[in-house]
Amino acid sequence: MSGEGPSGRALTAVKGTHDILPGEVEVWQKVEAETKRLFELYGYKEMRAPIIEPTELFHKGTGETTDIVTKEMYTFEDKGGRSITLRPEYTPSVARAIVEHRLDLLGTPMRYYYIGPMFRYDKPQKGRYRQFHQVDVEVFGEKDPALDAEIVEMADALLKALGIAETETLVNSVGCRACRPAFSAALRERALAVQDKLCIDCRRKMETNPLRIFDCKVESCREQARAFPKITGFLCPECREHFAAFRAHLDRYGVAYRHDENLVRGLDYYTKTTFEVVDNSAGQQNAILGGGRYDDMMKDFGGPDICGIGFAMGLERLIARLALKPEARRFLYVVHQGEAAKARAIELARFFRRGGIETVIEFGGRSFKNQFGRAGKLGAAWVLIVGEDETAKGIFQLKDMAAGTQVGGAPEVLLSGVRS
RNA sequence: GUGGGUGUAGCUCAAUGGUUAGAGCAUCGGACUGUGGAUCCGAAGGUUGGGGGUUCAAGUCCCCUCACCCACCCCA
Repeated sequence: MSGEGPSGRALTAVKGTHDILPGEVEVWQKVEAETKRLFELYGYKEMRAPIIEPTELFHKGTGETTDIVTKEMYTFEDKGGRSITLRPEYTPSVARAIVEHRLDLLGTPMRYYYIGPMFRYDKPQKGRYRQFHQVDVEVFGEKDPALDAEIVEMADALLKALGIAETETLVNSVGCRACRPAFSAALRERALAVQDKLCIDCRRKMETNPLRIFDCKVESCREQARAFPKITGFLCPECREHFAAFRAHLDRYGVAYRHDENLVRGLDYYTKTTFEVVDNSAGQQNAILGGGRYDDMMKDFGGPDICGIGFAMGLERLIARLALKPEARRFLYVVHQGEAAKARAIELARFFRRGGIETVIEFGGRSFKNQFGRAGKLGAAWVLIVGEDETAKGIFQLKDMAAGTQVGGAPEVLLSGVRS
Protein backbone atom coordinates (compact mmCIF):
# COMPACT_ATOMS: atom_id res chain seq x y z
CA MET A 1 0.00 0.00 0.00
CA SER A 2 1.07 3.55 -0.56
CA GLY A 3 1.98 5.59 2.47
CA GLU A 4 0.12 8.59 3.64
CA GLY A 5 1.29 12.12 4.10
CA PRO A 6 0.51 14.43 6.99
CA SER A 7 -2.73 15.46 5.34
CA GLY A 8 -3.92 11.87 5.32
CA ARG A 9 -3.77 11.79 1.55
CA ALA A 10 -1.80 9.09 -0.21
CA LEU A 11 1.72 10.13 -1.11
CA THR A 12 2.06 10.31 -4.87
CA ALA A 13 4.48 11.83 -7.36
CA VAL A 14 4.18 15.62 -7.62
CA LYS A 15 1.62 16.77 -10.18
CA GLY A 16 3.06 16.76 -13.67
CA THR A 17 6.01 14.51 -12.77
CA HIS A 18 6.42 10.83 -13.51
CA ASP A 19 8.43 7.82 -12.44
CA ILE A 20 10.26 6.14 -15.27
CA LEU A 21 10.17 2.50 -14.24
CA PRO A 22 12.23 -0.50 -15.33
CA GLY A 23 10.76 -1.69 -18.59
CA GLU A 24 10.46 1.87 -19.84
CA VAL A 25 13.79 3.20 -18.65
CA GLU A 26 15.61 0.95 -21.12
CA VAL A 27 14.03 2.90 -23.97
CA TRP A 28 15.35 6.12 -22.43
CA GLN A 29 18.81 4.63 -22.09
CA LYS A 30 18.78 3.61 -25.71
CA VAL A 31 17.68 7.04 -26.91
CA GLU A 32 20.30 8.71 -24.74
CA ALA A 33 23.05 6.39 -25.97
CA GLU A 34 22.11 6.94 -29.63
CA THR A 35 21.95 10.71 -29.13
CA LYS A 36 25.38 10.76 -27.53
CA ARG A 37 26.87 8.57 -30.24
CA LEU A 38 25.47 10.61 -33.10
CA PHE A 39 26.18 14.07 -31.70
CA GLU A 40 29.76 13.15 -30.95
CA LEU A 41 30.17 12.17 -34.60
CA TYR A 42 29.51 15.87 -35.32
CA GLY A 43 32.09 17.01 -32.78
CA TYR A 44 29.77 17.93 -29.94
CA LYS A 45 30.86 17.65 -26.32
CA GLU A 46 28.60 17.06 -23.36
CA MET A 47 28.24 19.90 -20.87
CA ARG A 48 26.43 19.30 -17.59
CA ALA A 49 25.19 22.44 -15.89
CA PRO A 50 23.34 22.55 -12.55
CA ILE A 51 19.60 22.00 -12.43
CA ILE A 52 19.21 25.08 -10.24
CA GLU A 53 20.37 28.51 -11.35
CA PRO A 54 20.08 32.07 -10.08
CA THR A 55 16.59 33.29 -10.99
CA GLU A 56 18.08 36.33 -12.63
CA LEU A 57 19.71 34.15 -15.30
CA PHE A 58 16.35 33.41 -16.88
CA HIS A 59 15.06 36.96 -16.57
CA LYS A 60 18.05 38.10 -18.58
CA GLY A 61 18.49 35.07 -20.81
CA THR A 62 15.01 33.77 -21.55
CA GLY A 63 13.30 37.15 -21.54
CA GLU A 64 11.19 39.16 -19.11
CA THR A 65 8.07 39.04 -21.27
CA THR A 66 8.04 35.33 -22.10
CA ASP A 67 5.39 33.04 -20.64
CA ILE A 68 8.16 30.90 -19.20
CA VAL A 69 9.49 33.72 -17.03
CA THR A 70 6.22 35.43 -16.21
CA LYS A 71 4.29 32.39 -15.04
CA GLU A 72 6.00 29.03 -15.46
CA MET A 73 9.10 29.03 -13.30
CA TYR A 74 9.72 27.06 -10.14
CA THR A 75 11.35 29.79 -8.08
CA PHE A 76 12.19 29.71 -4.39
CA GLU A 77 14.44 31.36 -1.86
CA ASP A 78 17.19 29.23 -0.37
CA LYS A 79 18.38 29.42 3.22
CA GLY A 80 20.97 31.99 2.27
CA GLY A 81 18.30 34.32 0.91
CA ARG A 82 19.22 33.71 -2.75
CA SER A 83 16.47 33.49 -5.35
CA ILE A 84 16.87 30.13 -7.06
CA THR A 85 15.03 28.71 -10.07
CA LEU A 86 14.74 25.17 -11.37
CA ARG A 87 15.83 25.66 -14.96
CA PRO A 88 12.91 25.87 -17.42
CA GLU A 89 15.28 25.65 -20.40
CA TYR A 90 18.96 25.02 -20.93
CA THR A 91 20.33 27.69 -23.27
CA PRO A 92 20.89 30.38 -20.59
CA SER A 93 22.90 27.91 -18.50
CA VAL A 94 25.26 27.26 -21.39
CA ALA A 95 25.68 30.97 -22.02
CA ARG A 96 26.38 31.47 -18.32
CA ALA A 97 28.95 28.67 -18.22
CA ILE A 98 30.75 30.03 -21.29
CA VAL A 99 31.05 33.48 -19.74
CA GLU A 100 31.92 32.14 -16.31
CA HIS A 101 34.72 29.87 -17.51
CA ARG A 102 35.73 31.99 -20.52
CA LEU A 103 35.20 28.99 -22.76
CA ASP A 104 35.17 31.34 -25.73
CA LEU A 105 38.93 31.69 -25.30
CA LEU A 106 39.37 28.00 -26.08
CA GLY A 107 38.48 28.66 -29.71
CA THR A 108 35.28 28.70 -31.68
CA PRO A 109 32.90 27.30 -32.63
CA MET A 110 31.91 25.69 -29.36
CA ARG A 111 29.60 22.73 -29.78
CA TYR A 112 27.78 21.43 -26.73
CA TYR A 113 24.97 19.02 -26.03
CA TYR A 114 23.17 17.93 -22.91
CA ILE A 115 20.39 15.56 -21.87
CA GLY A 116 18.40 16.21 -18.72
CA PRO A 117 15.30 17.42 -16.92
CA MET A 118 13.68 20.86 -17.25
CA PHE A 119 10.88 22.28 -15.11
CA ARG A 120 7.91 24.43 -16.07
CA TYR A 121 4.81 25.11 -14.01
CA ASP A 122 2.29 24.44 -16.76
CA LYS A 123 -0.99 22.65 -16.47
CA PRO A 124 -0.09 19.11 -17.53
CA GLN A 125 -1.62 17.47 -20.56
CA LYS A 126 -0.55 15.05 -23.24
CA GLY A 127 3.06 15.75 -24.20
CA ARG A 128 3.41 18.49 -21.61
CA TYR A 129 4.71 17.87 -18.11
CA ARG A 130 6.07 19.92 -15.24
CA GLN A 131 9.27 17.93 -15.13
CA PHE A 132 10.16 16.94 -18.66
CA HIS A 133 13.37 15.99 -20.37
CA GLN A 134 15.19 17.59 -23.21
CA VAL A 135 18.11 16.88 -25.45
CA ASP A 136 19.72 20.26 -25.92
CA VAL A 137 22.23 21.36 -28.53
CA GLU A 138 24.07 24.68 -28.56
CA VAL A 139 26.77 26.07 -30.83
CA PHE A 140 28.37 29.41 -30.11
CA GLY A 141 30.73 31.42 -32.28
CA GLU A 142 29.84 30.45 -35.85
CA LYS A 143 27.65 32.64 -38.03
CA ASP A 144 27.95 30.70 -41.28
CA PRO A 145 24.51 29.48 -42.43
CA ALA A 146 26.18 26.18 -43.33
CA LEU A 147 26.16 25.51 -39.59
CA ASP A 148 22.41 26.20 -39.41
CA ALA A 149 21.93 23.54 -42.05
CA GLU A 150 24.35 21.13 -40.37
CA ILE A 151 22.37 21.33 -37.15
CA VAL A 152 19.06 20.70 -38.88
CA GLU A 153 20.65 17.80 -40.72
CA MET A 154 22.01 16.40 -37.46
CA ALA A 155 18.56 16.58 -35.86
CA ASP A 156 17.13 14.88 -38.92
CA ALA A 157 19.78 12.16 -38.75
CA LEU A 158 18.99 11.48 -35.10
CA LEU A 159 15.28 11.11 -35.74
CA LYS A 160 16.00 8.77 -38.64
CA ALA A 161 18.45 6.74 -36.54
CA LEU A 162 15.75 6.33 -33.91
CA GLY A 163 13.21 5.31 -36.50
CA ILE A 164 10.90 8.30 -36.11
CA ALA A 165 8.87 8.67 -39.28
CA GLU A 166 6.01 10.91 -40.36
CA THR A 167 7.72 14.11 -39.32
CA GLU A 168 7.89 17.39 -41.15
CA THR A 169 10.70 19.91 -40.85
CA LEU A 170 9.63 23.55 -40.92
CA VAL A 171 12.06 26.42 -41.41
CA ASN A 172 11.77 30.18 -41.42
CA SER A 173 13.73 33.34 -40.80
CA VAL A 174 12.48 35.80 -38.20
CA GLY A 175 14.94 38.53 -39.19
CA CYS A 176 17.21 40.47 -36.90
CA ARG A 177 17.22 43.74 -34.99
CA ALA A 178 17.77 45.65 -38.19
CA CYS A 179 14.73 44.37 -40.01
CA ARG A 180 12.23 42.83 -37.58
CA PRO A 181 11.01 46.09 -35.96
CA ALA A 182 9.70 47.34 -39.29
CA PHE A 183 7.90 44.06 -39.84
CA SER A 184 6.38 44.07 -36.34
CA ALA A 185 5.17 47.63 -36.87
CA ALA A 186 3.59 46.78 -40.20
CA LEU A 187 1.97 43.71 -38.72
CA ARG A 188 0.59 45.63 -35.77
CA GLU A 189 -0.82 48.25 -38.09
CA ARG A 190 -2.58 45.68 -40.25
CA ALA A 191 -3.94 43.83 -37.22
CA LEU A 192 -5.22 47.07 -35.74
CA ALA A 193 -7.15 47.76 -38.94
CA VAL A 194 -9.08 44.48 -38.64
CA GLN A 195 -9.04 44.06 -34.88
CA ASP A 196 -12.81 43.64 -34.61
CA LYS A 197 -12.40 40.42 -36.60
CA LEU A 198 -9.71 39.04 -34.28
CA CYS A 199 -10.23 37.01 -31.11
CA ILE A 200 -9.55 38.56 -27.73
CA ASP A 201 -6.22 36.76 -27.39
CA CYS A 202 -4.99 38.04 -30.72
CA ARG A 203 -5.93 41.59 -29.81
CA ARG A 204 -3.67 41.19 -26.82
CA LYS A 205 -0.88 39.64 -28.92
CA MET A 206 -1.16 42.63 -31.24
CA GLU A 207 0.50 44.68 -28.51
CA THR A 208 2.81 42.15 -26.86
CA ASN A 209 4.07 40.03 -29.76
CA PRO A 210 2.21 40.47 -33.05
CA LEU A 211 4.17 37.62 -34.66
CA ARG A 212 2.23 35.16 -32.58
CA ILE A 213 -1.06 36.02 -34.24
CA PHE A 214 0.12 33.58 -36.88
CA ASP A 215 -0.10 30.79 -34.31
CA CYS A 216 -3.77 31.37 -33.54
CA LYS A 217 -6.13 28.50 -34.33
CA VAL A 218 -9.35 30.51 -34.45
CA GLU A 219 -10.60 30.35 -38.03
CA SER A 220 -11.47 34.04 -38.35
CA CYS A 221 -7.98 34.97 -37.12
CA ARG A 222 -6.35 32.55 -39.52
CA GLU A 223 -8.34 34.03 -42.36
CA GLN A 224 -7.20 37.53 -41.49
CA ALA A 225 -3.63 36.37 -40.90
CA ARG A 226 -3.41 34.96 -44.42
CA ALA A 227 -3.60 38.48 -45.77
CA PHE A 228 -1.09 39.90 -43.29
CA PRO A 229 2.36 40.89 -44.47
CA LYS A 230 5.01 38.16 -44.27
CA ILE A 231 8.39 38.49 -42.62
CA THR A 232 10.13 37.29 -45.76
CA GLY A 233 9.41 40.53 -47.60
CA PHE A 234 10.90 42.57 -44.77
CA LEU A 235 14.19 40.76 -44.33
CA CYS A 236 17.27 42.93 -44.64
CA PRO A 237 19.85 41.94 -47.29
CA GLU A 238 22.01 40.16 -44.73
CA CYS A 239 19.14 38.10 -43.33
CA ARG A 240 17.79 37.35 -46.78
CA GLU A 241 21.17 36.12 -47.92
CA HIS A 242 21.67 34.06 -44.77
CA PHE A 243 18.30 32.38 -45.21
CA ALA A 244 18.92 31.62 -48.89
CA ALA A 245 22.31 30.09 -48.13
CA PHE A 246 20.82 28.05 -45.27
CA ARG A 247 18.22 26.61 -47.61
CA ALA A 248 20.77 25.91 -50.32
CA HIS A 249 22.83 23.91 -47.86
CA LEU A 250 19.76 21.98 -46.71
CA ASP A 251 19.05 21.12 -50.33
CA ARG A 252 22.61 19.92 -50.72
CA TYR A 253 22.15 17.67 -47.69
CA GLY A 254 18.93 16.41 -49.18
CA VAL A 255 16.97 17.26 -46.04
CA ALA A 256 13.28 17.66 -46.84
CA TYR A 257 11.75 20.79 -45.35
CA ARG A 258 8.96 23.29 -45.85
CA HIS A 259 9.33 27.05 -45.60
CA ASP A 260 6.63 28.08 -43.15
CA GLU A 261 6.46 31.85 -43.01
CA ASN A 262 4.24 31.62 -39.96
CA LEU A 263 6.77 29.69 -37.90
CA VAL A 264 7.45 31.85 -34.87
CA ARG A 265 9.37 30.61 -31.88
CA GLY A 266 8.11 31.28 -28.39
CA LEU A 267 11.27 32.72 -26.92
CA ASP A 268 12.30 36.32 -27.38
CA TYR A 269 15.92 35.83 -28.28
CA TYR A 270 15.66 34.20 -31.70
CA THR A 271 17.14 35.89 -34.77
CA LYS A 272 17.40 34.82 -38.41
CA THR A 273 16.98 31.04 -38.69
CA THR A 274 14.19 29.23 -36.85
CA PHE A 275 13.15 25.64 -37.35
CA GLU A 276 10.88 23.02 -35.88
CA VAL A 277 10.22 19.34 -36.45
CA VAL A 278 6.59 18.41 -36.01
CA ASP A 279 4.71 15.14 -36.08
CA ASN A 280 1.37 15.82 -37.69
CA SER A 281 0.16 12.27 -37.23
CA ALA A 282 -1.11 12.68 -33.67
CA GLY A 283 -1.70 14.99 -30.76
CA GLN A 284 -1.81 18.69 -30.17
CA GLN A 285 1.64 18.98 -28.62
CA ASN A 286 3.19 18.00 -31.91
CA ALA A 287 6.52 19.81 -31.83
CA ILE A 288 9.20 17.21 -31.22
CA LEU A 289 12.06 19.65 -31.45
CA GLY A 290 12.47 23.33 -32.08
CA GLY A 291 15.22 25.86 -32.18
CA GLY A 292 16.96 28.61 -34.03
CA ARG A 293 19.66 31.18 -34.06
CA TYR A 294 20.20 33.69 -31.26
CA ASP A 295 22.97 36.00 -32.35
CA ASP A 296 22.34 38.73 -29.76
CA MET A 297 21.67 36.67 -26.68
CA MET A 298 25.21 36.36 -25.38
CA LYS A 299 25.81 40.07 -25.75
CA ASP A 300 22.50 40.97 -24.10
CA PHE A 301 23.45 38.61 -21.37
CA GLY A 302 26.51 40.68 -20.63
CA GLY A 303 29.02 38.36 -22.23
CA PRO A 304 31.19 38.62 -25.31
CA ASP A 305 29.52 39.37 -28.64
CA ILE A 306 29.27 35.77 -29.82
CA CYS A 307 26.49 34.43 -32.01
CA GLY A 308 24.69 31.22 -31.17
CA ILE A 309 22.31 28.62 -32.51
CA GLY A 310 20.71 25.52 -31.06
CA PHE A 311 17.64 23.42 -30.53
CA ALA A 312 15.82 21.48 -27.84
CA MET A 313 14.14 18.15 -28.33
CA GLY A 314 11.39 16.90 -26.02
CA LEU A 315 12.20 13.36 -24.93
CA GLU A 316 8.73 12.47 -23.66
CA ARG A 317 7.26 13.51 -27.00
CA LEU A 318 9.95 11.68 -28.90
CA ILE A 319 9.63 8.48 -26.91
CA ALA A 320 5.84 8.54 -27.19
CA ARG A 321 6.32 8.17 -30.95
CA LEU A 322 8.92 5.47 -30.65
CA ALA A 323 7.90 1.91 -31.41
CA LEU A 324 11.04 0.56 -29.87
CA LYS A 325 11.23 -2.59 -27.81
CA PRO A 326 14.54 -3.05 -26.05
CA GLU A 327 15.89 -6.58 -25.95
CA ALA A 328 15.75 -8.30 -22.59
CA ARG A 329 19.03 -8.74 -20.74
CA ARG A 330 20.30 -12.28 -20.42
CA PHE A 331 21.29 -13.17 -16.90
CA LEU A 332 22.16 -16.14 -14.75
CA TYR A 333 20.14 -17.17 -11.71
CA VAL A 334 21.82 -19.25 -9.00
CA VAL A 335 19.68 -21.66 -6.98
CA HIS A 336 20.95 -23.71 -4.08
CA GLN A 337 19.97 -26.04 -1.30
CA GLY A 338 21.70 -26.56 2.05
CA GLU A 339 24.16 -24.47 4.05
CA ALA A 340 27.37 -25.70 2.41
CA ALA A 341 25.79 -25.29 -1.02
CA LYS A 342 24.67 -21.76 -0.20
CA ALA A 343 28.22 -20.73 0.70
CA ARG A 344 29.48 -22.31 -2.54
CA ALA A 345 26.67 -20.63 -4.52
CA ILE A 346 27.68 -17.22 -3.24
CA GLU A 347 31.26 -17.85 -4.36
CA LEU A 348 30.04 -19.03 -7.74
CA ALA A 349 27.87 -15.94 -8.22
CA ARG A 350 30.95 -13.80 -7.73
CA PHE A 351 32.89 -16.03 -10.11
CA PHE A 352 30.36 -15.54 -12.91
CA ARG A 353 30.11 -11.79 -12.29
CA ARG A 354 33.85 -11.47 -12.53
CA GLY A 355 33.53 -13.37 -15.78
CA GLY A 356 31.24 -10.62 -17.07
CA ILE A 357 27.92 -12.43 -16.63
CA GLU A 358 25.00 -10.68 -14.93
CA THR A 359 24.20 -12.95 -12.02
CA VAL A 360 21.46 -12.99 -9.40
CA ILE A 361 21.56 -15.37 -6.47
CA GLU A 362 18.55 -16.78 -4.71
CA PHE A 363 18.35 -15.91 -1.03
CA GLY A 364 14.99 -16.84 0.38
CA GLY A 365 14.42 -20.04 -1.53
CA ARG A 366 12.76 -23.15 -0.27
CA SER A 367 12.34 -25.98 -2.69
CA PHE A 368 14.14 -26.07 -6.02
CA LYS A 369 10.72 -25.88 -7.59
CA ASN A 370 10.05 -22.68 -5.75
CA GLN A 371 13.42 -21.25 -6.76
CA PHE A 372 13.01 -22.23 -10.41
CA GLY A 373 9.65 -20.59 -10.40
CA ARG A 374 11.18 -17.32 -9.31
CA ALA A 375 13.98 -17.63 -11.86
CA GLY A 376 11.47 -18.19 -14.61
CA LYS A 377 9.31 -15.27 -13.54
CA LEU A 378 12.28 -12.91 -13.40
CA GLY A 379 13.24 -13.96 -16.91
CA ALA A 380 16.57 -15.66 -16.22
CA ALA A 381 18.33 -16.98 -19.31
CA TRP A 382 20.13 -19.68 -17.34
CA VAL A 383 19.87 -21.29 -13.94
CA LEU A 384 22.93 -22.63 -12.12
CA ILE A 385 22.04 -25.43 -9.74
CA VAL A 386 24.12 -25.73 -6.59
CA GLY A 387 22.94 -28.69 -4.54
CA GLU A 388 24.59 -31.04 -2.06
CA ASP A 389 25.86 -33.41 -4.76
CA GLU A 390 27.23 -30.67 -6.98
CA THR A 391 29.02 -28.99 -4.10
CA ALA A 392 30.62 -32.26 -3.07
CA LYS A 393 31.78 -33.13 -6.60
CA GLY A 394 32.62 -29.62 -7.85
CA ILE A 395 30.54 -30.30 -10.97
CA PHE A 396 27.47 -28.09 -11.35
CA GLN A 397 24.36 -28.18 -13.50
CA LEU A 398 23.51 -25.30 -15.82
CA LYS A 399 20.05 -25.10 -17.31
CA ASP A 400 19.17 -23.09 -20.38
CA MET A 401 15.72 -21.83 -19.49
CA ALA A 402 14.50 -21.12 -22.99
CA ALA A 403 15.66 -24.39 -24.47
CA GLY A 404 15.00 -26.44 -21.36
CA THR A 405 18.33 -28.23 -21.80
CA GLN A 406 20.82 -28.85 -19.04
CA VAL A 407 24.56 -29.50 -18.99
CA GLY A 408 27.00 -30.37 -16.21
CA GLY A 409 30.55 -29.15 -15.76
CA ALA A 410 33.16 -27.33 -13.75
CA PRO A 411 32.53 -23.57 -13.23
CA GLU A 412 35.18 -22.57 -15.81
CA VAL A 413 33.55 -24.75 -18.44
CA LEU A 414 30.06 -23.46 -17.69
CA LEU A 415 31.23 -19.86 -17.79
CA SER A 416 32.71 -20.20 -21.25
CA GLY A 417 29.51 -21.91 -22.36
CA VAL A 418 27.41 -19.02 -21.11
CA ARG A 419 29.65 -16.46 -22.72
CA SER A 420 29.44 -17.91 -26.20
C1' G B 1 -5.27 30.56 -15.42
C1' U B 2 -10.20 28.76 -18.34
C1' G B 3 -13.25 24.67 -19.91
C1' G B 4 -14.72 19.28 -20.54
C1' G B 5 -14.31 14.04 -19.07
C1' U B 6 -13.13 10.28 -15.42
C1' G B 7 -12.30 8.48 -10.21
C1' U B 8 -14.60 1.05 -7.17
C1' A B 9 -8.51 -4.25 -5.09
C1' G B 10 -1.69 -3.65 -7.86
C1' C B 11 -4.12 -3.79 -13.26
C1' U B 12 -8.74 -4.22 -16.44
C1' C B 13 -13.64 -3.81 -15.08
C1' A B 14 -18.83 -5.42 -12.63
C1' A B 15 -22.61 -4.15 -8.92
C1' U B 16 -31.78 -1.35 -10.71
C1' G B 17 -30.87 3.90 -4.52
C1' G B 18 -31.84 -2.00 -0.97
C1' U B 19 -27.90 -8.28 2.63
C1' U B 20 -21.40 -8.58 4.42
C1' A B 21 -19.07 -4.10 -2.73
C1' G B 22 -17.73 -8.81 -6.71
C1' A B 23 -14.92 -11.12 -11.05
C1' G B 24 -10.69 -11.91 -14.29
C1' C B 25 -5.52 -11.10 -14.38
C1' A B 26 -1.44 -10.29 -11.00
C1' U B 27 0.49 -11.49 -5.80
C1' C B 28 1.31 -15.06 -1.73
C1' G B 29 0.63 -20.09 0.20
C1' G B 30 -0.62 -25.38 -0.42
C1' A B 31 -1.04 -29.88 -3.53
C1' C B 32 4.85 -30.19 -4.84
C1' U B 33 11.91 -30.63 -0.06
C1' G B 34 16.21 -31.94 -6.94
C1' U B 35 14.01 -28.62 -11.70
C1' G B 36 10.21 -22.80 -14.16
C1' G B 37 5.64 -21.14 -17.15
C1' A B 38 0.44 -25.55 -16.58
C1' U B 39 -3.72 -27.35 -13.43
C1' C B 40 -6.52 -27.58 -8.93
C1' C B 41 -7.38 -25.67 -3.89
C1' G B 42 -6.87 -21.68 -0.59
C1' A B 43 -5.37 -16.84 1.32
C1' A B 44 -4.50 -11.91 1.27
C1' G B 45 -5.81 -7.53 -0.91
C1' G B 46 -11.11 -1.83 -0.34
C1' U B 47 -12.35 4.23 4.57
C1' U B 48 -15.82 2.76 -3.45
C1' G B 49 -10.17 9.60 -4.02
C1' G B 50 -11.60 12.95 0.43
C1' G B 51 -15.45 15.90 2.97
C1' G B 52 -20.43 17.39 3.48
C1' G B 53 -25.72 16.85 2.16
C1' U B 54 -30.58 14.33 0.58
C1' U B 55 -32.81 9.52 2.16
C1' C B 56 -35.49 4.53 6.40
C1' A B 57 -31.19 3.17 3.18
C1' A B 58 -25.79 6.13 -1.05
C1' G B 59 -20.39 3.02 -4.74
C1' U B 60 -25.06 4.81 -7.12
C1' C B 61 -28.48 11.24 -6.35
C1' C B 62 -26.76 16.64 -5.02
C1' C B 63 -22.76 20.18 -3.46
C1' C B 64 -17.63 21.16 -2.36
C1' U B 65 -12.72 19.56 -2.76
C1' C B 66 -8.53 16.69 -4.57
C1' A B 67 -6.21 13.73 -8.30
C1' C B 68 -5.70 11.96 -13.21
C1' C B 69 -6.82 12.47 -18.48
C1' C B 70 -8.16 15.76 -22.60
C1' A B 71 -8.60 20.59 -24.82
C1' C B 72 -7.68 26.12 -24.74
C1' C B 73 -3.38 29.05 -23.67
C1' C B 74 1.79 28.21 -24.35
C1' C B 75 5.60 25.17 -25.78
C1' A B 76 9.73 20.61 -26.10
